Amino acid sequence: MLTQMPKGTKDVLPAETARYQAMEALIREKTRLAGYQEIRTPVFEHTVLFTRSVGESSDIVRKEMYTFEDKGGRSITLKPETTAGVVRAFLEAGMHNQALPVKFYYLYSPHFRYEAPQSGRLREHHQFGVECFGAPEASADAEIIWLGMDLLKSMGITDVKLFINSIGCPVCRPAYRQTLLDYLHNKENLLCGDCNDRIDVNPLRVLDCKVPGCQAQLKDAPRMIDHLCDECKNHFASLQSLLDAAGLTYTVDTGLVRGLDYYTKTVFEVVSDTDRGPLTLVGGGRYDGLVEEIGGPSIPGVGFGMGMERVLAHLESLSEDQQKLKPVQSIPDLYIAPLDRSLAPIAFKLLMQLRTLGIKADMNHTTRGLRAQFKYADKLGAAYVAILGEDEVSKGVVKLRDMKSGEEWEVPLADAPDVMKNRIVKKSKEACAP
RNA sequence: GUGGGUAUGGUUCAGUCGGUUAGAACGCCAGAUUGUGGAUCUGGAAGUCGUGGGUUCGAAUCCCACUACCCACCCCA
Repeated sequence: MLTQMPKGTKDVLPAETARYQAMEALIREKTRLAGYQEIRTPVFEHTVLFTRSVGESSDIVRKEMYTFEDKGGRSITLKPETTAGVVRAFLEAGMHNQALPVKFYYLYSPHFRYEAPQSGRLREHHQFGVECFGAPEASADAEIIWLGMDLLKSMGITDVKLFINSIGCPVCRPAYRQTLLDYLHNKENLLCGDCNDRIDVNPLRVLDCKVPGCQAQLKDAPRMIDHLCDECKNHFASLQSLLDAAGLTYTVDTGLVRGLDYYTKTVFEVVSDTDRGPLTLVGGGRYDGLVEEIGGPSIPGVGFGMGMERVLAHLESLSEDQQKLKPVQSIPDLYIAPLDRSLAPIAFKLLMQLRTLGIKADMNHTTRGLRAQFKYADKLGAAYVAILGEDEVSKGVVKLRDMKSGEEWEVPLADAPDVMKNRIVKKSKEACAP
């Protein structure tokens, strides 16, 4: 091998793509019901889009972006998240002048972050996500949270916890930030080095520190939740009553702060408890200032991202009967086995006729003998094998074998496509019957 | 970025104290069955032992460096 796949990347092999396709089909159906439309944005954007939106103080911008200069001297960054690109596209297409709210989803959007890979963490990962623009009310927040939870539930993932918090808005956060700063500066010498580095850059993140000593010191730290302005307070209360109405159980985690700087008011995470510890499957929140930050009018937004690799990995850890997402198997209905290569044109013509009729068929493409062709057809799981030898051709027939029952019969070559189609359609109906 | 672990046919792994031609299982190919799959049996192909250097008469084995992957911290999806 010349090289291997780059660190932190994953090949998705056929067994796995079938699972992705099943998940994607479910996502498309659920988002359709909720009125979200698909949007696709470029894999790379101008770097400034991310430094402005995700934020200079975030870990993503500070140390994780794949940034390079292109041949035209532009600073380009492979997208570390998709929301900023969607906002940019939304504005660039002038969609903010259309009737709002407008709702988007993106599927299998690649994200690049230069991190140290480990279980559940890659340098290239893919997210499904939704964004809703122009909906200030908490019902929009509740809608996407329900959508995320419903999707997981529909796949069979129920052993997850929903955490919510409100991190305020430009009205109330500055005052709170000052209160927190005063508190933290008093504790400076009792906190770890990381915390001290973070105090002035992003004090909210200090509250998230996992060092036990810091946690003890931060027990009595002022919490945003107690310093919300009336609007934010009402919004958060409204969100909770909506989640209650939808029958969702959740935990208010006053320490929950997200890694992107653009969030306002609602933030939330859906976390799975793996045997290796907690892992966030879905994360999101409200970003009422982001559209304006990117140069548009003041339009509120709310959205989330779901880590597709993580969700599938979690699904895989569940028992077979817990998993509701069933990948579609790729099994041919019929395999054509010509005995001799000279019969290939007849076999090929039949194959093309069958496919035109919508039958999933395949034929021998090797110099193998009949016996080996049967072995191969069996490995593919073919329901029928069509045998084409000198005997059959001289009689103008093809011999069909039902691989399950072993039954064999001869069908005139001219009628073969229709006969096979009828038989396969009938059989699949029987399989569906109760 | 820091710390720990690992690296041997396609896959999962064995390989003793450094010693002759590096093994097994599964998978793959073929034959037994000259035109018929699953089971069984027989045979075959497939390895620069992660890469580069060093020690040695001799290295998969010992030493050094590098790379990759896994795990943890940090952070996140």
